Amino acid sequence: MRPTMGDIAVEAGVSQMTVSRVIRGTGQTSVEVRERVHDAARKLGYVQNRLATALRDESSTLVAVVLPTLRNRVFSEVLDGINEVLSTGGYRPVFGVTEYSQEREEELVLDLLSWRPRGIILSGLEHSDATRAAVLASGVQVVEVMDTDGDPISAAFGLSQTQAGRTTASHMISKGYRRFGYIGSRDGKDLRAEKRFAAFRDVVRESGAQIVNEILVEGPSSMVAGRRSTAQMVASADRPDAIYFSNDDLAAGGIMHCLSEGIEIPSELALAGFNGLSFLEALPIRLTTVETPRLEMGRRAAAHVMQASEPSESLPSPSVIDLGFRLIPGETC
Amino acid sequence: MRPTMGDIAVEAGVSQMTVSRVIRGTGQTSVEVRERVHDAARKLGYVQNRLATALRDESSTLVAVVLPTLRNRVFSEVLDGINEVLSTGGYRPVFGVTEYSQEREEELVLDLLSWRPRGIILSGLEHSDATRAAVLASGVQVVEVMDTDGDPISAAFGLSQTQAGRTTASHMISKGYRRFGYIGSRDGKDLRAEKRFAAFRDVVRESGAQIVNEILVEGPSSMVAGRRSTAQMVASADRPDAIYFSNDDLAAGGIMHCLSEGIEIPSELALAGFNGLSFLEALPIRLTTVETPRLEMGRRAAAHVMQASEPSESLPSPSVIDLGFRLIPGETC
DNA sequence: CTGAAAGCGCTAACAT
DNA sequence: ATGTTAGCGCTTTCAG
Repeated sequence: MRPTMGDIAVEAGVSQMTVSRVIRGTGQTSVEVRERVHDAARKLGYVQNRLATALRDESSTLVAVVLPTLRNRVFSEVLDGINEVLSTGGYRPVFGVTEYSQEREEELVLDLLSWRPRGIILSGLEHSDATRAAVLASGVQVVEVMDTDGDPISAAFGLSQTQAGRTTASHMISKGYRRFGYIGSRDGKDLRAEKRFAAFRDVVRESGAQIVNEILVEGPSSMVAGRRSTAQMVASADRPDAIYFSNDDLAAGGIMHCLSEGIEIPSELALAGFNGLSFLEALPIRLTTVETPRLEMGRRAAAHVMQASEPSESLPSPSVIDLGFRLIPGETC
Repeated sequence: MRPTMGDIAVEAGVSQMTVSRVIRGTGQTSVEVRERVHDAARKLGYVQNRLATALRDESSTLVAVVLPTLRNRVFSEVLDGINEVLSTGGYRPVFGVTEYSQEREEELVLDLLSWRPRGIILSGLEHSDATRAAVLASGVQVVEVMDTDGDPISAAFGLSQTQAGRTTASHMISKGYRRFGYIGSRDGKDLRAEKRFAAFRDVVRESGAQIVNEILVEGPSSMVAGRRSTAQMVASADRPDAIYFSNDDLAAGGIMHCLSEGIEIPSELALAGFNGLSFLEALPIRLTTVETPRLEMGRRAAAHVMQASEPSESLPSPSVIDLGFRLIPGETC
C-alpha cells in the first residue's frame, strides 16, 4: 500500500540498504545517489515506518507517560514540560490516565510497556508491587515525578510533599492562627495531598493548635468546589480561623466566597493553598501558597529518559532529585 | 532479552502459533492448552510486543493527536475527552503540540504518521497543503476538532466560531453597548479566535457601533494577561464601554481588575468571554460567555476514529458535525 | 484443535 | 560506496 524503502530503491535504481542509509544519513553515500533517493522518496510520498525500525531496534522512541488525571492543570503542565523536552529529540509521549487508581495504573503500565517505549514516566512513588515489578523487568528507563518522600523505583524528580505541608503549617502558626480547617479532595485518593495534610496536621498539633474541621470534596478539585466547601465550613459550628486547602483551585474558590460575602481576609478568615499557579497573580487578593516546579519536573524527567543512551548493565542506583518548593507569602495569611 | 511468544511456546510445550491464539483469544484452543500457556506467560512475565503486531497488521492502535498548545485548559479538556474514549478500546494517544504553527504541524503530522496510527486528530480546519496531502495519502482516519467554518479533510466535530462571534456581538449590542474593545492573544496566530473576532466586528459595524480599541497580548492567554490588558484599555483615551475577550481566562482577568479597582460591572464596563470554563461559576460576578462542547468534541473525534473498522474503499464523504455552542448570559453584560 | 511457513519494513553485520 | 543476508516478534494462510 504505502511506499516502502524497497519501492524507493526501485525508483532510484539502488538497493534498499542504500535507501536506508540515505534516509537516516548514516554511512557513506555519494552525492548523486543521495539526490536520486531523496527525489524518489519525495515523488512517492515516502513516510518512514517506525514500527519496523522499533521492532528491529527492540526499542521505540515513544515514551510512556502515566498521569493521575488531566482535569488538574498541574498535570497538564507536567505533561507540557515532558513534551517540550521529548519533542526536541523526536521522541513522542504516549499516555494514559489512572484516575488515581493503582489498579488502573497497573493495567496501563503493562499496556504502555507493550509499545516498547524508551522510558516510562510515572506520577508519585506509590505503585502496586506488580507495577514496580513490571517496569523493572521491562528494562526501560523509569522516572517518577512529583514526590520525593519515599523509595523511587529508579530515578525521581519531585519535591517533598511532607516538607511543603510542614512549611505551610509553620507559617500559619507563626501568624498566630490556632483553629484550622482543611479542605481537600478526591476522598483521600490523592496520596500526595494526604502527605501534605498529615505533615500539616502534625505541626499544628505539635504547636498546641488544632484542626477543627475537615471537608473532602467529591469529584475533581475546582474553584467551584472550593467556594462551596468554604461557605459550608464558615457557616458551620466549628468555624476555623484559617483554612489549609489541598491546592490553589480550591483556595481560590475560598477567596471568591470571602469576596462575595464580605468576609475580611485574613482577619476573619485566613487561607493557604498549594502549587503557585499563575492565575493567582490576577486575583484581587494574593493567596499565600507554595510554589512547585511543575514544568521543571516534567522537563527533567523527559531529559533523564532521553539521555539514557547506553543501556548500562549496571542500572544507575535509585536516586531522588529534590527540585524544591517555595513558600510565597501573600495577603491571605 | 524480554520473553517472546516463542519462549512461552517452549515453556508450555506448544507451538508459537498456539500461544498467539491463546493470548489473543482467537481460534479454537483446548482448555488444557490455554491454561498451560497462560501459566507460562505469567511465569515468564510476558508482555506482548505490539510493535510486531502493528507491523504485521500494517496499522497500530495508536491515535495521533495534534494540538496547538497544552497551556490552555481548552485543549487539555479536549485531550481528556479523546483519551477517555480511546482508552475504553485499548487505543492510546500519541501526541504533539504545534504552538499554533502550520510548519510545525506539518513536521509533526509526518512524524506521527510514521507510527502508522489508526487515525489522526487535528485541531482546526486550516492546514498547509502538504499536511492535507500527507494525511490523505496515509489513508488513516482523519478528524478535525474545534471548528466547522471551512472544508474538512474528512470529518470534523466542532462549532461555528463565526456564529459564536456573531451571537456574542448581537447580545452585547442588544444590551445597548456601542463602544467596544477587544482583547485577544497569540498575535493572531489563533485562527479560531480570529474568526470569532472578525464575525464580532462585522456585526458591530453592521449595527452602527464601533470597535474603539484592540489589544493583542503576547504569550499565552491567561488571567494575568487579561487583567493587565484590561487595566491598560480602561486607562486609555479610547476607553470602551464593553470588552470582548477572546476567551474566559482573559475575561476573568478583566473581572478581577474591575473588582480590584471598584469599577462597576456592567454599568461602567461590560465584558464577555468565550468557552464557558467551569471556574467561572466560582467568581463573585458571573461572566457572560459562550459555552463550548470541549469534552464532547474530543469524545466524538475519538469515537469516530475507533469505529472506523472497515477500511471502506469509498472514503466517507467529508462531513462536518456541528456540536453547537450556547450563550450563557451572566452579570457582565 | 494445532502447527509450519511466509512476510510485514527495517537495519546491523558482513561482504564486495 | 554500495549490496546481500538474516532476523526483530508477530499473525495470516494453508495444512494437517
